[in-house]
Amino acid sequence: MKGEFPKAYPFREVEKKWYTFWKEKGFFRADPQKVLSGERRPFVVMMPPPNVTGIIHMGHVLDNTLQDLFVRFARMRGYETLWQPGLDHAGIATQNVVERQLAREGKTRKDLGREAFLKRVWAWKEQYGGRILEQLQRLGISPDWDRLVFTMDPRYSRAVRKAFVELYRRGLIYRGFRLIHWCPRCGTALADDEVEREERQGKLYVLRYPLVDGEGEVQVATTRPETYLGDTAVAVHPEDERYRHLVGRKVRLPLVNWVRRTPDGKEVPPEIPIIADPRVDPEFGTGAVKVTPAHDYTDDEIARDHGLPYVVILDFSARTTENAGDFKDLDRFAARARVVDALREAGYLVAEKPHTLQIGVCYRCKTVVEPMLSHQWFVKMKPLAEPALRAVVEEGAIRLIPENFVNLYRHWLENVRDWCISRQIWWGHRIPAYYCEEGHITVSEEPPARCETCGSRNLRQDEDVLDTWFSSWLWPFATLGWPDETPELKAFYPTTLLVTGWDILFFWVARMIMAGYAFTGKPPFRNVYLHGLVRDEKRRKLSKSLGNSPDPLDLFDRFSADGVRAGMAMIAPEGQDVLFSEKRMEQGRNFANKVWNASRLLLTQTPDGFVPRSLDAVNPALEDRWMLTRLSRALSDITEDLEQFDYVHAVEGMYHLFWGEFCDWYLEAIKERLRDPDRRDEALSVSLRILEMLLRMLHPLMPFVTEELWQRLPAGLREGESIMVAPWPELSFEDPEAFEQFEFLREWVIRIREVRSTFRVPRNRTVRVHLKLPEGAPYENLLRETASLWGRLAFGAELATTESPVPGSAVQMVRSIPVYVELGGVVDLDRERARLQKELQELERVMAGFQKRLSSEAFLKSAPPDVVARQRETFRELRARSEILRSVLESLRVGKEGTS
RNA sequence: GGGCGGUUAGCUCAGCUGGCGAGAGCGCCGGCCUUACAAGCCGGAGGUCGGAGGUUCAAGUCCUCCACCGCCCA
Repeated sequence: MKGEFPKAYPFREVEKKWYTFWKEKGFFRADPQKVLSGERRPFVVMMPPPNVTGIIHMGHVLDNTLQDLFVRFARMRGYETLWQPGLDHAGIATQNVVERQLAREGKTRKDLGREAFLKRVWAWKEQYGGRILEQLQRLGISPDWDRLVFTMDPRYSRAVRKAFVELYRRGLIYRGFRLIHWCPRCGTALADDEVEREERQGKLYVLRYPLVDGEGEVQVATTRPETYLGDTAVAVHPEDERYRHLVGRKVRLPLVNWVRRTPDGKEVPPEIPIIADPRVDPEFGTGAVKVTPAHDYTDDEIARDHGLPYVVILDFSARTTENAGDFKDLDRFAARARVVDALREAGYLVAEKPHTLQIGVCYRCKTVVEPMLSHQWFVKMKPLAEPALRAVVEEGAIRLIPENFVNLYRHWLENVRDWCISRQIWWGHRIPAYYCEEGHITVSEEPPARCETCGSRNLRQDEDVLDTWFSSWLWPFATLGWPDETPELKAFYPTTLLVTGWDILFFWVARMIMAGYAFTGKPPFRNVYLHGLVRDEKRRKLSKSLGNSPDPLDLFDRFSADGVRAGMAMIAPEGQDVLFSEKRMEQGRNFANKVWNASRLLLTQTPDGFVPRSLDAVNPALEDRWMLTRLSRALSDITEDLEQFDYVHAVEGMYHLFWGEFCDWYLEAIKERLRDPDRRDEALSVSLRILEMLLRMLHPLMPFVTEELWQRLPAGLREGESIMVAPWPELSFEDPEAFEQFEFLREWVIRIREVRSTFRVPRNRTVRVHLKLPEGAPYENLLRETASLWGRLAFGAELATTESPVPGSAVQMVRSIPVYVELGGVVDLDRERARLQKELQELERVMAGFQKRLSSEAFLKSAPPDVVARQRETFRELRARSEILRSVLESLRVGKEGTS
């Protein structure tokens, strides 16, 4: 054995050493030629590119742990494995960071101008960007770092322009003047799904609109009274009896005595019609609503159907415009207060009461978004959604895991609306559209020399940039070189697996699928694993402001990278949110430590230069055969789980196999042989081989500790330079008889331990165990032959030489076989009798159920034979057991008489 | 209002196409410094599987209704 072997896993030294080693050896690299030549099959995972401004959080830890688990597994199984890393330019977020920096210098981006500002962003990116990548390395992840892609790389940018031009040519991108979501703080348009819903406390105001001709009025309810300045109708439900007679008449907007105009300059009078529309909810407020087409999505729809004019009263800073007349040039919230005051004073405010409303906020900055009419670029989604829908829902070309996300996916795609892709910011891919003085549009990948329509040479590029998602939806193929037919694209596309949180199912996953079919005609990936979000134990989202967001780097320091990985994997239930707790990180650390110490036991016993014998050259003991059978079966289960991306069961299986079986039983069982010079080499040969396979099995979950230990194993056991490129363990070993026998011994031992525990027998005292087996009972020979093994495992028990148990022995049942443990007077006979009596009663209750089933004609007739057979077998055992219990109880009675 | 998902031990969750004497981890209780590990070892106690009906020889598992919780979309 080489080097020191401290009692606790010294992860700090280990982690740095091996990560450097792996990187230097190039183990993370993927070679397309290996795939193209047919030598290896590909396994490809696209890392969701973190934001260039990002710092590591628990979501990344979870996401990358799972990816690395699958990637390392695939690599060990001999796939040419590409894990593609990257960075996202994150338009709004990054621009915000640099703008904040400028603000501290008292400047705005406008002061600098576009070019200087972008220079500044690039400088920021070079200096601080992508720090998250170094942080992620601490986790031990194994992406091909040489292939790192940034979404603003020239090559990637070309792909983005290509995609834009392509869709434009196909008529799937258009420029429109429409109502979109506008974030006044970010100063840009947002896509539908970039708006989050929040519940806020507001007020419901009831306004009075007098009828134009004749007496009377209509009362309308609204949560945004200031927008009445932009009203161009009042709407009621067509079936609403209360208002039917008013439909077609007009009301007059209070106080509005100035001229309001539509965007194209037409005058809109303050006398507005009352219309009937089924979109009005008669239950809401008074049943009559004001219609403000330029500032409300539903009103926009109503306006289109009824041909109503649009009056814009807010500008892009969310301040009131000329159309607001006396109320112009006010912030939207100030305007609300002023309008309410004025209406109240003039007697037009009927009521105001507290009201809870759902409000849309910007997903980046949480500012209340404003519906705004503006010129924007849109992607027609319906034609793109069709193949994406078919691929997942009907054809199964892409598998969503867990599969219940299919419903959500379908629902979204079926109701998808056109995607607004232009953003009024500077950091990002500038829209490749050019305008001449005539207003003709020329769309081109490279700056065109002249206008496509009129030939003008005086062209101006669109000022806006593309939505960041418009670049990231190309991720699976643009990273591989698309639109060029690169070897990478040929070898690694379509990719195998995407692992990400379900919160970006629509933002990203669905759009990648659309893009995949639109641009390559193929699915971008075959499998999508959607994990949950990391929350705290109270199910709250992790956030800096709540202070419930642990720093992963701190966790790595305290619990080791492997510990955090194992901890996260163990608590992440499939598809559900992950409730973070430090306790679980501790559990992960403990597991890594357990692996360390189990190895320590064997390796400190291993002489220098030890050459293990092969399995064929040894005569394996009972416990060896049990463990090998167990290992063989577990490996095939775990392999299957991982193939199905079911890491939950795989990790559970690893934990149980290593700790519950290998450590608790197998290692304990072989200790005696390890101390015996005649049997030590054989025991070591088998146990080290088993350990070696277990380490390989654990490697995808805990790469560092397994590498360190594996490297310490005798050379003859290792294949290759590193465990990470060693083959995934496979074993075909079946010895059902040995397995069954050792399983029986385990139960036997547990029952003796239970007796010892119940009667507080001290550790150093050996108890005597009597065999009094029924005629023809199995296991008698086994129990006699293995007495020293089970005696030791039971912390000191020996087989009694006398035949019949001493009265007053404690009795336990193993299946239908009794264990008599002689305790020499410490047994309280009355208590023991009561306990056995209770057990017998419970047994009889259970037996009654079986009896009923087995005597039912219907059951015997309709149940499958194997089920019937199993029920019979169980019943037989229960009956044998009850008979023995009864006779034991009988003897206890005798015993009592004898002593009294 | 529409849709989706959930409700199994104190907590977090497994339980595939119905056959279970309902499992795991953590927690809890009790006992142990047994030379691999106290980041450990040993033993134990906890559940009318949300409620009510139904289908079936058999229901935690299928169907219907109800209650509560969560999420998404209006």
